[in-house]
Amino acid sequence: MIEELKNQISIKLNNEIKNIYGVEVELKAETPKNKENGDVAIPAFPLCKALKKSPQESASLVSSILDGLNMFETISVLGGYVNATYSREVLSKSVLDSLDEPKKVDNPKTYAIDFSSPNIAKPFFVGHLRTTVIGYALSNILSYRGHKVVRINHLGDFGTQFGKLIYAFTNWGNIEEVRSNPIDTLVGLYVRFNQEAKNKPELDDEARRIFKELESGNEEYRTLWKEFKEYSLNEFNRVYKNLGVSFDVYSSEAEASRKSARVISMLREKGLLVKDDGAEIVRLKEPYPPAIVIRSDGATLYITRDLEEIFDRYDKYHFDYMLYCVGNEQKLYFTQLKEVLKLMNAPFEEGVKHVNNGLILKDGKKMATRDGSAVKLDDVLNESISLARAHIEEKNPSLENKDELAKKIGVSAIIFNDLKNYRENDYEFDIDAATRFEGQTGPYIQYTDVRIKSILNQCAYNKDNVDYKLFNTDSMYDMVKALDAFEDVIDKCISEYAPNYLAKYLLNLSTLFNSFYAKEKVLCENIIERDTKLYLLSKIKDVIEKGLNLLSMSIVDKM
RNA sequence: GACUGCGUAGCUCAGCUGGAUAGAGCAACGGCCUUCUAAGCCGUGGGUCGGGGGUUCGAAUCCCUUCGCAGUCGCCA
Repeated sequence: MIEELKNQISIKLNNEIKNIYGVEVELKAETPKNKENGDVAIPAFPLCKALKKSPQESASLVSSILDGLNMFETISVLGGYVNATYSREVLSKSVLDSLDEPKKVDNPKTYAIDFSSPNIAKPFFVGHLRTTVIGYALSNILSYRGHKVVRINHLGDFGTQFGKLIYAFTNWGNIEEVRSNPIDTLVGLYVRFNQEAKNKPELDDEARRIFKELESGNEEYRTLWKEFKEYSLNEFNRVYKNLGVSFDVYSSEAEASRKSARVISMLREKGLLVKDDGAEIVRLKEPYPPAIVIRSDGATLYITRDLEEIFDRYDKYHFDYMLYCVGNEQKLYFTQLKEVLKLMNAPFEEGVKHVNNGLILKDGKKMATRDGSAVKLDDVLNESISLARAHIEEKNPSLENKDELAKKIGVSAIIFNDLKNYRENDYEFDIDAATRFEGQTGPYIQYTDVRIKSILNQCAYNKDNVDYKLFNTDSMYDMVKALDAFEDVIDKCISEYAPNYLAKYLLNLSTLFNSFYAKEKVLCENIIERDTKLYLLSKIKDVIEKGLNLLSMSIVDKM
């Protein structure tokens, strides 16, 4: 609401100045850095040059125009700035009333979101955490705003890696071992292949040959592949259940490969494919390297399958936006993909976005175990859960369902620790810092929610008793303004495809409440005051829980 | 080498579409529980915003340059 008012003020102000002085300026109403300076600040400097007046004089002119708008309780000039405040009583009432109205967009769009998309026959690594939680949070946020969302998990179930795996299995593996401990056994085979291939590069050729046969429909290989895929899916679904993440669609590279003749003939018809060194490539404009679409042995590549897949998705969902939540490493790849789509005149090209994310680091390097292999997400989650369990034991040992609680707190802590960081940047992983119950953590927010609920559960309130004059105090008014900012934060998350703004917002709102809580008694003698505070608290609780839900974090009642 | 991104307090990160004294958490230090969950709150100390130049009334923010780190760069995904 305040955000909207600021826009209105800017427009009115600039129009008035144009009418009165005949000059075009772009004054912008801002939120002052220091809240002592009021609710709205307008730097008047742009006027100085246009009117050849001093900053103070310019600010005075602005303040007199502002005065005519009848929107503010106080207006003052400080240096080249005009500061203004609203009536706290009036604003608080309209903010709190408006919280109940759902804010859906008038023209909903369809967003297809490709996220998580792990490679099968491998464990679910921490590296996949970011795409998974960012993609899922974004899908929730978009859907909250009224957009149509298609959550897609595009399984990496094809490619030369399966040639390697099948080679390793047929030469060194046995099916009983795989069946008794699928993922570890398959990973072991894959690792062994890569080790042996270091000295025998001809193994890589062999793997490519096997993949080519698999793609061409070799029955024996296909049976193996199907079984391996089944094991992986079981594993992944367990992880998704723990994270509270779900999808609308599972798509598959293998499926895309099967249908890829279509997109290849589209490329051919448009004359985009060029023979080069035996392969067929699409040349791209400078400075991008060409995209290899067909290997010299005729097999498809990642981009071939992705191209087929995106046309298929467009046919199925008619998306306005196709978001790929994939790491920074593939930045060049996605610009290549978009360039090819441009050359193909794909009608949906503009809506294709690479929602890139950074790495999870340990001591400045990509997170790995001591022997250099990737860390399993399961191990991280389990450690987080046991740390949470230990905290509970220390702080509140008499609680019931401690194990279940520890799971909710531990997993949410890892999710929050990821989402609070800006999407595109790498971040340093520290499990102790993430699971701490103090500071900028998931548990801090959950704890705040629990504290609020423990008050609300003690006493019902009557909304008719609410006295909006009581929102005059700084702490009460600050919370109202924070509540007002929620929908703006959601919009920012959408415009930047970045859920960290919501995560930071929840921290801020929690701190405001905790600060208030330490100073003032809620369940006081005066019923008007008590019910007013309880009403505000119930709104804060609603917003915190709304936020936790959007981020796929758990809500707990006691902790 | 080329392209992209990053470099802000001891540590982890915000701020970057230019605006008032550069913010938060952790760590350090000092306070606050006969009162609604102290897992909290309040306060103190701590910064050449990597270096240099430029644009501007005004630069952490924009431009140039330089150093450091990371990622990527035709038959992997």
